[in-house]
Amino acid sequence: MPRFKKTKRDQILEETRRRLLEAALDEFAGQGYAGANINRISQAAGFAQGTIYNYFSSKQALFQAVVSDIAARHSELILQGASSAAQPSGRLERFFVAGCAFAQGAPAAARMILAALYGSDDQVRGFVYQAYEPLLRYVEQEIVQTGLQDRAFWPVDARVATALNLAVYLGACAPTNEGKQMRANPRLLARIRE
Amino acid sequence: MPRFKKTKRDQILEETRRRLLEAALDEFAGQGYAGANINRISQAAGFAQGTIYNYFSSKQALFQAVVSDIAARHSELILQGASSAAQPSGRLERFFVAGCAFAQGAPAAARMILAALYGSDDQVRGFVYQAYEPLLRYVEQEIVQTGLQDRAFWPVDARVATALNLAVYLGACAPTNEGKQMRANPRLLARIRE
Amino acid sequence: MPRFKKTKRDQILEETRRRLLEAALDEFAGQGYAGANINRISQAAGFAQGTIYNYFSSKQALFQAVVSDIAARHSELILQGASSAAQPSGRLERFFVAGCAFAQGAPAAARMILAALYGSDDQVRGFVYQAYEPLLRYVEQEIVQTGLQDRAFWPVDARVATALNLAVYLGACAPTNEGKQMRANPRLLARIRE
Amino acid sequence: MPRFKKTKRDQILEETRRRLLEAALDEFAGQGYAGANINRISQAAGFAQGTIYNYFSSKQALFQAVVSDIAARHSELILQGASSAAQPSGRLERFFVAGCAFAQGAPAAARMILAALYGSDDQVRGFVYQAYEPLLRYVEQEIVQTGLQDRAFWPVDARVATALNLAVYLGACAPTNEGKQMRANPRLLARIRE
DNA sequence: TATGAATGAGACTTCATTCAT
DNA sequence: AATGAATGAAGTCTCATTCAT
Repeated sequence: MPRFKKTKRDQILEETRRRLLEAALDEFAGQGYAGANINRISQAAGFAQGTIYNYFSSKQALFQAVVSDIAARHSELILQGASSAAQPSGRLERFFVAGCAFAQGAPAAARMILAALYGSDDQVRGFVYQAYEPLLRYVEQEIVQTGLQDRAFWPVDARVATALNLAVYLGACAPTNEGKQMRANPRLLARIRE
Repeated sequence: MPRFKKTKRDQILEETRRRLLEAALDEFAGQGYAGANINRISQAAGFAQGTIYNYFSSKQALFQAVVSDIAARHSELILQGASSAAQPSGRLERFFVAGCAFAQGAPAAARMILAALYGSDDQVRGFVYQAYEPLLRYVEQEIVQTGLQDRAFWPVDARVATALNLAVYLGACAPTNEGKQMRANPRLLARIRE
Repeated sequence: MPRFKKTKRDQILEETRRRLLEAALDEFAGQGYAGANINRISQAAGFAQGTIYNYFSSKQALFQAVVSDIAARHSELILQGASSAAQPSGRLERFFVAGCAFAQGAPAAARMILAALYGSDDQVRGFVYQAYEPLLRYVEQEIVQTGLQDRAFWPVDARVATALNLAVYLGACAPTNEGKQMRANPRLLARIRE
Repeated sequence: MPRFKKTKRDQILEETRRRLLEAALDEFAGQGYAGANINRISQAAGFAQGTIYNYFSSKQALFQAVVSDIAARHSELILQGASSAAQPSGRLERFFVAGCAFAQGAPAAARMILAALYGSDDQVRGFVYQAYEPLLRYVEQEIVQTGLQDRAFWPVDARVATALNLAVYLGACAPTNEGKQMRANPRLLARIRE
């Protein structure tokens, strides 16, 4: 019984945490880290101001949690896609397809990550790099390096290749200024996916 | 004599304005628009808090001035480089070379522009688009469109081509997280220029 | 029980709001709108700087709230007094008596309203006119106009009569410069009430 | 020659001072004491920011000078008018007529004095009382007191009579809220003058 | 556990005043 | 005498955070 009760409580806690993270993602994506408002997040999630501090100890910790959450889901999706191909070239292709799928399926998350990566706040950028560390390592080792060994890719510097791939990938998510809402560039995405 | 006097005063004004713009660029590049501190800028330039308001009416106006300043110098450099080639393909090459030269010569400016473009503040992004409008038009019309007409480039959508070019170009300026300072990726730059 | 709890919270809110409004009245009456200091108000009410912004969105909104509050109590008192007489002349007399009673009972309020009316800030004056609109309409229609119809008053222009009445009434509240505190003129009040 | 030169310089000084006082009156009448902007005054007079400090040592001193200037001209006009009648009742009538003439001829001055008198700044009000001291004394002694001795007026308290007179007089200058510009009430003025 | 009133440091901005020219 | 760039104290307002309930 105490076990069961505790499980129920955990469900509530988890549900609350999830709602807070969702609201936080929207806020961070829409206002940036500096412009985000903690109280607004808690209220957008349907709670009072203070509630969020029962789950995250500070604005920074909340941001880290949001980024970790995104990175985990993002990485899982991409790794799942890329790993389903045996060859580096196939992996690269599926890497892009999966990446674009994520960018379309979770545009707010994509925007937030990009803004953090290109933003000026070192700490914020560090959180993203940290959270994406496993994915970056996979791309470099399992796609680029292996592809080079297999002679499927040209022998350019591994980091350069990684960076260029990311550049194109990120370019596909670049915000345009048409319409008020920043959004992924659909024509680019279509071209890449084709 | 009145001419001389006026010139002297104008020199002071111009010099002060220049120092303020420089300090503002450093601050905006380092802290982002929202995180930038007006008082810190004025003091970093060697003046008291209020002085900056004798030159710029608000934080926003200051930011616009900084962006316009950068865009003017950036565009001039690039147009100068690109225009020296007669063919679209040559123009494209020199466009990249000139762009990378700017990114290396003015890393803070490049960081600031990127952060603004990928950031979440619509107004801030709008300022950049506005300031870079002439350059974007040149790239699309004089390089991409002309190249398509000359059959030098493949017949992909003009906007897509523009976007992809920019993506690669911007990718070359992508911040890495090695060292505290965000900076252009030297290996990428070298590869592109080679 | 939820009712009681809600009542308790509301009581706190109401009490805080009341204390803030009182402190604001003192400050506005003593320093004028432009000279009033928001932080001083909040602290005079026993709170920290920011607390007042949990209740009023801006200095202007706070001022409007104070004026509305005064106008409501002022108008109620006067209308109650004036309406108890059937004839215009009786109403006029009681109007003055009630008005003077208010000026004596709430000297700070009277001072604030007068200063706003005679001050140079159009917006500030507009707030007062707006809040006193119902009372002004009552005086013109139920006292002046009716009195003219009944031949109880001379047939002077209705607006002139209203204005003169107000002039005398306001004159009774005119500040003298004896003592540091501006206050209603007791001798005048006595004469009028007699 | 030095005498003449000095006189010429004095003329310039006087002219500059006059222009500054005029601009200051407009500003004080339009914005109130607290809202007035010293730099704006100097520039409205056609000078640079700092010039006004060559003539007036502070904002307060400037205000005092403006009030003294007005009070002198106002008092002279009224005393001239009132003194031309031998009897208290005639003097009272001409006092009102002259006062209204002043209010119409110098509406900005009238507004400024009223706003200062009814405003909340004790110091500001003190300046006005001080400057008008001679006129107030004349009204009380030469009109009210004399009229009482002559049995031309009822034997009410001298101060009360003074205050009431002022009330009616000031009422004639009361700002209405029709139109954006605050201005003397023309119907009232016509009625009084008639 | 959730609440939300309260806090107070810190941001942007204004403007009376100074002083070297 | 006039200038106007520079100053910096002070004001309004925001918001991350706390804590008693």
